[in-house]
Amino acid sequence: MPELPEVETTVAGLRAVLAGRVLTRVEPRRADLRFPIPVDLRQRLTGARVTALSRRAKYGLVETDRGDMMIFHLGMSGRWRIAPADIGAHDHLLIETEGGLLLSLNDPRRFGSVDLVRSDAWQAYAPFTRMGPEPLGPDFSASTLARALDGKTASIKTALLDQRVVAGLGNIYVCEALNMAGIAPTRPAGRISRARLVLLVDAIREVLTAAIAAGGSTLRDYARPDGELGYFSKQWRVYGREGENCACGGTIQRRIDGGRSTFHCPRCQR
DNA sequence: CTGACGCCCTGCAAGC
DNA sequence: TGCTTGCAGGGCGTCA
Repeated sequence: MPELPEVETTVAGLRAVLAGRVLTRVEPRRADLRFPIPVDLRQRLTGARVTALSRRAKYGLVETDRGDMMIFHLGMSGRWRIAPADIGAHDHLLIETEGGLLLSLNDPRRFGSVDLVRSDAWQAYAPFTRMGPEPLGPDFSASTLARALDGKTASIKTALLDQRVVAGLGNIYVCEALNMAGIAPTRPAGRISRARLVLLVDAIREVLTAAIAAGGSTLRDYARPDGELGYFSKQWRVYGREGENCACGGTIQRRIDGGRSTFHCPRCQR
């Protein structure tokens, strides 16, 4: 499922085909995603030129020369298909560029979303207003993390999934980072030593960077926009590896926290 | 404010 | 073979 590295990879793929191009056709085919695609999306984007693409947390941002910004979220199963061979029931938004290249936002589960804001006010977009720092940015450090976790009694696993603490992590990379840092997922978030937070920040940065370099993970229905699969899933240390050996020699276990699977090694994560 | 939980949706895999 | 069941989980709403 798309977490930060997958969105980063997706945006890079889209940038290659959209940056500087005029959108000649914008066609929502099914508007009822997580929330409705804005009714004026077609009118506002058709004929506009894409000026920049970027990412905030798990959201992709597409700016145009009309001062509009399309903001998309891939939810659980969303992906952009480039030059799809066929259009099916799950292709919810079609975009064609000058030159005739067709793109499709495909999302079987429809947990994703597409929205439109003014570029100069994108930071006021509701999902962004209380969001924590980018984990790969300069505002994420052991100090800022300590402040965000101060007094929290919830587990560190739960806390790291809270986008207000740090933005863009999902279940996979939280499990991976906690294993890399040697921290038990059940440990109360507010009771982690500064030394271990330093390790955790490093682990988060390292796992995200490695995943981006590998082109993101592949889990069932995720694929890069160009159709190539991401290979980071082969590098998972604990995620999806219940019963297998951890690098430390321990046995990886799976538990449920807040209804979500947590993979960890009780031997080296304490 | 916090934490716990349910819900949205569909495809896939396991089990009977 | 064909059915049912459970699972995947991001983000948001509700509730105590």
